[in-house]
Amino acid sequence: MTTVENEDTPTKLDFVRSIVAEDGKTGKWDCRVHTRFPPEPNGYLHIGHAKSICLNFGIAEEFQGKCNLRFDDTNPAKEEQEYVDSIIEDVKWLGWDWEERLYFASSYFQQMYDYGLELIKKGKAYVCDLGPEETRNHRGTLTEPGRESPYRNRSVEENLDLFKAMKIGAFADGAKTLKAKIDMAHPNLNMRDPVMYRVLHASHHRTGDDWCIYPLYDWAHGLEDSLEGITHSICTLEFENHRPLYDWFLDALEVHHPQQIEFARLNLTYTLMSKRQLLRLVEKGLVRGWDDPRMPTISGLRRRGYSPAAIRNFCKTIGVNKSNSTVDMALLEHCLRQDLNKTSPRVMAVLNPLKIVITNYPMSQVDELEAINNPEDPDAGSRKISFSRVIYIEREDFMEDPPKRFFRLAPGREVRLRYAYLITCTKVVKDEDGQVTELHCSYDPETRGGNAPDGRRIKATLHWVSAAYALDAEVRLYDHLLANENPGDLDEGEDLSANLNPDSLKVITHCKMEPSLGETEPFCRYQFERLGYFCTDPDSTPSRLVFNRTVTLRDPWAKVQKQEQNQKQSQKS
RNA sequence: UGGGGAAUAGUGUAAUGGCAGCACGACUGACUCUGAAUCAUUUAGUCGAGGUUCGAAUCCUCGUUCCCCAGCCA
Repeated sequence: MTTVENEDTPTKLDFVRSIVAEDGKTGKWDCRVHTRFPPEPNGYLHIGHAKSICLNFGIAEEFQGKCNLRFDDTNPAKEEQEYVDSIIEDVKWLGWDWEERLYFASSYFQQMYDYGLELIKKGKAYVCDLGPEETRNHRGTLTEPGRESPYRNRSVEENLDLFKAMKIGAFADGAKTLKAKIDMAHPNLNMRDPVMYRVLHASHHRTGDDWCIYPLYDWAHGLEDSLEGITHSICTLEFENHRPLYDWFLDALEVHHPQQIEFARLNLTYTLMSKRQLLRLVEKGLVRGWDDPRMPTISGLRRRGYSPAAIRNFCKTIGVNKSNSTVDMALLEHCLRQDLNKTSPRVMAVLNPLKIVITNYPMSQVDELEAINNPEDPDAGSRKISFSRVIYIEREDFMEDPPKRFFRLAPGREVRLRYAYLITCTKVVKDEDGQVTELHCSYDPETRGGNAPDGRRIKATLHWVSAAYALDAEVRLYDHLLANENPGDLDEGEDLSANLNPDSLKVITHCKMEPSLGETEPFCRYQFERLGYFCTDPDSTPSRLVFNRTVTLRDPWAKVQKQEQNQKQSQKS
């Protein structure tokens, strides 16, 4: 088994790391490892990019190599500075460092142009006058060979003159292209005289109007890698068909030639992972923006309350290979809870309040009780919480007529209030419609702190907030954005909005928070005890608190209820 | 119907001719001042058919299924 010593545990190597390790042994690249993460700034990064980021930066780190952050900004029609800024922020937030190596493909435009001249001089490229449609017609089909362009055999001088004229803007958009002279009968369509440059009079977000020709991916990408001295150029599976062309260009120019390696992109259940689709969600206003907490974008996950550690651990856990697969969202959530459980301070918050009057508790008395901040982390310490005569508990924690598996509060039943007292429900108060409006309970003064001196067993512990000290807050509950577990199954033309989960966002107001939350700041993460992990939204202000539910706690009771509901439904039908 | 890839429990991923393992999920139980966490238990897999071999997920042959490619997008 191939392994690398990583801290104290040996880790199995995926197929990419195996190649890198093998190259290290044979000295193929003088024991250098240099990767790059090359996003196009035409959208926000998502969890699928995180897989690529962790692969590229992770390999560099593990093999004492380097990883560049490089923007592949060769198409001014789609790219914007806003995207550049967000990408930089997101990669940084994930915890990776490219040191001084922040690069842009657009900085290489002159060198690429010079290489273009060189290829023409070698007789391996030509200027073609065929328009887009004619080019397509000449390409042939999957089963039939293409036809050579009538401009294919122009002289080197003529090609040089025309290419230079293209550069200075002598032609209209689409009028001419520079093509590689390869093989119009090649079974791989990418090798049938691919276009290297198009005429495009567009303003670029970095180079402005300096250029009116722009290089295409196949031509540009290998050059970018070569110029930066990349050793392993890692990309996704759909570029496998392009590798012969990647190799052809670099061989033709006889320059540094990295190895392209392809891996399968990430798919997640209930998740759309194409930038095009995500852009549609944003543009149609079906979400609040790229950072909507329901979006699989890095900025969306951050706002939702994900931690970088959770995402990185997820990327490590899913592995890397060449087969298409769809990872269960439950695995992402598992990695999330695993990290949040260790790191999140506990607080008490009541989302759907039910008022309780402790009838035998003195009117003006206040108890200062001690609550542990994080049982998983002794260093997190403790805090004081105030108990008084009127408190709120979760409405779902009381049932007037409880089923047998429900062991929370019910008439005549005794439960524990977390860190406080044992209380017994003595009276249910209702309005005219029969709705429960409040409960009367008695407390046992001997149980201060939550312990019964006689050692009697209490099955349920409830979270609560003291009414006199409670803070009001808005809480946003999220569910899958998509109704369909495999949204990839959608047809291209299918209406996106028809596949959205109508219950993906529920906003609750007038939730009751313990007072320590008054000092919260955006992006602070908490566990609301017994409910889940929550994160302060950037919309939150001291006078108007707003929290996002990141993910619920695992909840067997909710599962039982769901099963019973389903059983009732299937009995009906 | 051309070319390039990929198939291992429900899901993801190891095993590179030598005991099919791990994680998630699901199930059952223990514990519990969070119905969380933790611990224990169970469930369940090599795409198919041949062949080589003492021995095949792995090698060979023939199939099957799925993904990618006909942008002057990346």
